[in-house]
Amino acid sequence: MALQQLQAVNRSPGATRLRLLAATRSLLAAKGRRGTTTREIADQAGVNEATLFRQFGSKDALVDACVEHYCSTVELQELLASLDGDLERDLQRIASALIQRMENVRDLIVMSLAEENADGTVGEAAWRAPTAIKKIVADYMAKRIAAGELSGNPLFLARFFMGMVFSYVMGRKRFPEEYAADPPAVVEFQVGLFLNGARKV
Amino acid sequence: MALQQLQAVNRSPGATRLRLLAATRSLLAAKGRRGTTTREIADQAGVNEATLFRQFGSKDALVDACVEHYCSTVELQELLASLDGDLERDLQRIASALIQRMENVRDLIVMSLAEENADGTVGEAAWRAPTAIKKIVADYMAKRIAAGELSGNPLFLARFFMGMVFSYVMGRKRFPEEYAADPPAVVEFQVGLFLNGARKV
DNA sequence: GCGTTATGCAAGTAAGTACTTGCACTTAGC
DNA sequence: GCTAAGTGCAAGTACTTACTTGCATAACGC
Repeated sequence: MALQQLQAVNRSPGATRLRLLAATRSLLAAKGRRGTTTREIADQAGVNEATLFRQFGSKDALVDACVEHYCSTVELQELLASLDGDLERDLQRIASALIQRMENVRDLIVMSLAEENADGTVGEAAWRAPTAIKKIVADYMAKRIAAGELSGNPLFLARFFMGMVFSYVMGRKRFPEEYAADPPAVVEFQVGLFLNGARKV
Repeated sequence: MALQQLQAVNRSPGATRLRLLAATRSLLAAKGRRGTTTREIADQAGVNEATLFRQFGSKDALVDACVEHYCSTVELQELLASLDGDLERDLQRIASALIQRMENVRDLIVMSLAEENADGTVGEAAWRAPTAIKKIVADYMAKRIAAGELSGNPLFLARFFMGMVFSYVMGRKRFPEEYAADPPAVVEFQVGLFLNGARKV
């Protein structure tokens, strides 16, 4: 009548690790790094605390592995491939991908913001994809400036564009009641404002 | 030869409290709420840990008092008074006040972002001023839309405008090397882009 | 079947941390 | 000068938490 028989969880080699990573992530998002205990993580993963340490060695190593695991950068190529030359549509695709991406790692981004003055290397991984995308966007802006379709400093434009998405994602976190979930309309609004401004012509 | 004679600090009633508040703030910014210990705060304030508790009762009360102390809202009236009717200049004044304001409480904003899923009421105070300003901005946008100078949804415009500043301030925190400290030019750039967009005409 | 490996379990260790307390001393107000 | 309030200091309490350990048991490869 041991407990592990009752819950009948998957005991295959990688499954425990994955459950621990998932639990770690959700608890990190909810309570932050220091607010999350290894006991909680183990409980939520349906795993004994000792197993956590046997698998990852330390809490820090677990957190690092968690961030690494949830911050892959593979979607960038797809983004590049989907650009087809129409300025507005391209920007909408970029913004859409950015929103999706940032929403996914929003909790980790906030955590890295809060801890960047501290010791951890968490920030590095969480910002890797956005930083890479920023370069892509800057290059894209430069091309369109050269083509005479945009004006301004490509780096500034890229920063502004990224910031637009960033503030939207963060705003939805802080004031969820004000931000109805309507991503396509948001993307259109943002890109429209970015291209044409708010001034009535 | 007691230590307090050597450092010859001000021992007036409010001075200890102020030193504790200042130390609390700088440590909160550096290491977050949970990462900061009462011993550290007391040390940095040049005060004994027991005094901290005699003054504030608990660590939570100290943090609350700290946030409250550094998040006053008085500058809003000055902002309103400085608006003079010229659309671009008004927006620049608003943006400038916003940047200054958000830079001042940037650390507390980040802290509140990281802790909003937790228990604390810290977020409330840190976001009070920005939220109030957002209302002002939205009203301002509505007026200018009614006057035929702007187009769009006033709330969306306000959100976008605030987000512009927010992402700039946060970006400077995360990537300080990329953001040269040139606030006036930044304000001009942002307001220009907000009004006219990036598209070459 | 059998050894290896991963896990559960329970207990424990060591360190950190919020908070307290009793006493001596200094300072400020009267 | 005297009292009272504020502080320094040192020790201590109660609790949390990362991490360990020894043993029993279940699953997997051969």
